Amino acid sequence: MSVDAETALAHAPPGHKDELRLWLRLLTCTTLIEGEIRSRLRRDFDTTLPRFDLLAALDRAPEGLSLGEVSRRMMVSNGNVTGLATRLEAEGLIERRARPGDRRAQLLRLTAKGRREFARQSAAHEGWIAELLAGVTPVERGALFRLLGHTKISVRNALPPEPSA
Amino acid sequence: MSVDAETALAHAPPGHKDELRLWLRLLTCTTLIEGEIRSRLRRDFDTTLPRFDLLAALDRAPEGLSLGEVSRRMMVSNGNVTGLATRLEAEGLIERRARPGDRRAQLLRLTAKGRREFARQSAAHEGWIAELLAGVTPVERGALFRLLGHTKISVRNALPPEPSA
DNA sequence: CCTCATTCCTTGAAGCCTAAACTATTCCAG
DNA sequence: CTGGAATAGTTTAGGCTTCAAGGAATGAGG
Repeated sequence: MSVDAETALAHAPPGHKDELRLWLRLLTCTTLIEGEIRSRLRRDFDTTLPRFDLLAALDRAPEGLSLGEVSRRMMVSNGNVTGLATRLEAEGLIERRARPGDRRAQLLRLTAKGRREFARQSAAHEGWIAELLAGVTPVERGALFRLLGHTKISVRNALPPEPSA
Repeated sequence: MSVDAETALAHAPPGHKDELRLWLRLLTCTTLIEGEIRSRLRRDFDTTLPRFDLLAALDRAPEGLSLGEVSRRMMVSNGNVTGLATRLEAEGLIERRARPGDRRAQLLRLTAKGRREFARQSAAHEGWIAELLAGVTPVERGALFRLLGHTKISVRNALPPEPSA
């Protein structure tokens, strides 16, 4: 196809290598932190990140959430939430409750045990994150937070629009 | 100092809320981008991100990589790589080759078909990332890259030391 | 009333992922 | 040489995840 190796190299990437390197670094940071959090959740609480995330979502919504709402907040598929909720219900951490006036929907709520358990996990989790980010100064954290805000907007704008929201 | 709402807010959590918010935003950005990339890889190439990542690792190592090396570079378990390699080998994109002098190890290499296929996917992938990050200015990208470098170091320092490296 | 689109959830198939147990091979110290 | 530690990969059980197909209930028009 191409004339020689140099030509191929020169025109293949129109200069998008910077964005790629940024993305790879972003991914590495997230993967490192996430992996450590998963590992500690397993070690200290014998649980998983998705379970923790689901409990966290319910903890922020004392009135309860439908499976669909949980699915949107966690950014995972609805079928995924079904299985997750089934396991957490079996462990007695959450409960399914029919929503009055709509027999399709159900509300998920933390049980008392679930609230207790999440409080323990949540406190540890917060400490872990602080520990992992301890080497980043408050000023840097502020700058990162702001820049990641821009990044989020950039990505959202490039994404296909959601059905409703 | 004093006993008012401000004080209460200030001491209840030892001040780790900032780190937590930063982490959640970092996670959101990564999840958004990653989800879109997964979706496009499926739509345009009928493949997945782990497959793409494995091909990328092999593309950067023309001499081939052992399963263990791939496992370390992708930061996934070794058992995971076994299955991934099996599927990619079945599709004819990579090949297993015995390593001379060590009957335990094998080298994974891209086949000609694998190289062709990865080149197509890689070009598209690079464009997607550039598209998603188009709303972040070059200056901001530079700052982000640097700050994420600090973050990576901070996390690595807080992590349990690896066996070897 | 119907009917049809929509919403909420579940199921099933397939793939990704980990930890832990296991096999085979290599390396090393005695 | 030989026994045991270390290394390379595989396997297994269980959980996470998606997509696609489908069942049940709701709601809006005719």
